[in-house]
Amino acid sequence: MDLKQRMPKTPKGLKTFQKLVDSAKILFHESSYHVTTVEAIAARAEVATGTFYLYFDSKLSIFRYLVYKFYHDIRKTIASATKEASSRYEIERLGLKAFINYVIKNPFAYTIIWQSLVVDKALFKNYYSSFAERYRIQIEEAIKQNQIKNEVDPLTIAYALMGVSNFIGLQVIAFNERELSDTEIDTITNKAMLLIDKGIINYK
Amino acid sequence: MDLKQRMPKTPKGLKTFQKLVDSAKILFHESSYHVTTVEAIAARAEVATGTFYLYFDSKLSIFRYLVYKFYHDIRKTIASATKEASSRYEIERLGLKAFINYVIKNPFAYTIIWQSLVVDKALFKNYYSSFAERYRIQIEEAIKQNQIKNEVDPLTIAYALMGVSNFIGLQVIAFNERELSDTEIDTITNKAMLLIDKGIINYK
DNA sequence: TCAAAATATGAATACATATTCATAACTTTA
DNA sequence: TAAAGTTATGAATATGTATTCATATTTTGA
Repeated sequence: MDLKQRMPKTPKGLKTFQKLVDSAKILFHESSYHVTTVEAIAARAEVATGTFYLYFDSKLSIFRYLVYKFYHDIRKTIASATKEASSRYEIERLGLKAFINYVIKNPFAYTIIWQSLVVDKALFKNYYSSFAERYRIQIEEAIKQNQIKNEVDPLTIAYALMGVSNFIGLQVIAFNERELSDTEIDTITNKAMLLIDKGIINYK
Repeated sequence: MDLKQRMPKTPKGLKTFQKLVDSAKILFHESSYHVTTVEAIAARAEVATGTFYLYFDSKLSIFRYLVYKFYHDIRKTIASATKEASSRYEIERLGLKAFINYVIKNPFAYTIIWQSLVVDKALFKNYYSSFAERYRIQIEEAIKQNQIKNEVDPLTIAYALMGVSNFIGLQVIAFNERELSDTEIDTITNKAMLLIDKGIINYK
């Protein structure tokens, strides 16, 4: 991903840059990329319209920057949450929980990432195929270490597990009225883990 | 969902209506809702701009109509594909396969349904929560009949399974260069079914 | 302290678009 | 075949927006 923002060179510039990023995040989430105007992004950041172009080439640039940032933030969050896990089950559980917590704290993430499907298709593809590729490698390793069944097709299961996280996250942020407690998030995580762990079909 | 299109009253009108729907489907998919103009929808359907407003109240109306139609088409497709299944495993397998086939035939579906997240948030929520609710009821029934494990939380697993279908579908349509044969679709379906059937964690 | 660098301004430009409406052309049917 | 119903037209309206640029202010560092 080649980005087209100019990093500020002084603390003052950094503050403005950050205000623009936060403003765009909220506006792209509340309405949409195309409905949000550069004027509105600047106004919410309390700067003049022209100031926007001091830091970003175009409206698309700041959008791409946000997607790029979400990608790295989410990856870092999951990596750090699963660092000390002792089993594959724990890796999946802590990873899922970290993802849910991330999207609760950043409800912007979904609307912005999914918008990339129409704002910039290549960006969308790159986002999910990069995630899937890294997940695939992890799964392959786990198979070698007998922690995941060796019948598993790593790439297919990578997409399937991403689907589980994404739709559980969706349920939590979009379809729940109230804020969830940490205990409730644990409960939902465990309920989803039943599928990943042993499947749902009953053969008894 | 209350729709705001006027159904045509003659075969000629029906043909025009259909041409407008097909045109909008392609254009909303290729670019996006906001970038697509009513003029363009009409032009691609080979009618004058004003003709559009004979059948649809607004640009939003035709968008809502498309989402509504996808919802019913997908439900019908899955229902008919799973009608003769003999076990829960088979219901899930045939349902997943039917979904994959549907999105291969209708690559517009994803871009249009996911766009509703920013074009009309209520529509998006309604779309997925309606799906999840129906799935939940099915899962509850299957638990009563000992076909699905009784530890399963129906709603959470409904979302998780929707996530699996959606992301496997995504992989197939967005991240595959070539057309897949029916055998290949079967293979991918079976690979994903391993997760749903028995989970992926190895305890041997 | 002061020149160079960095940051900030907002009006001007050039361009684009959802919807309406008065009018016309067809189908249908009695 | 005429009147009623239905479908079709496209110019006009009123509105809105990404980006540039000449100019001004603030900050930095030697």
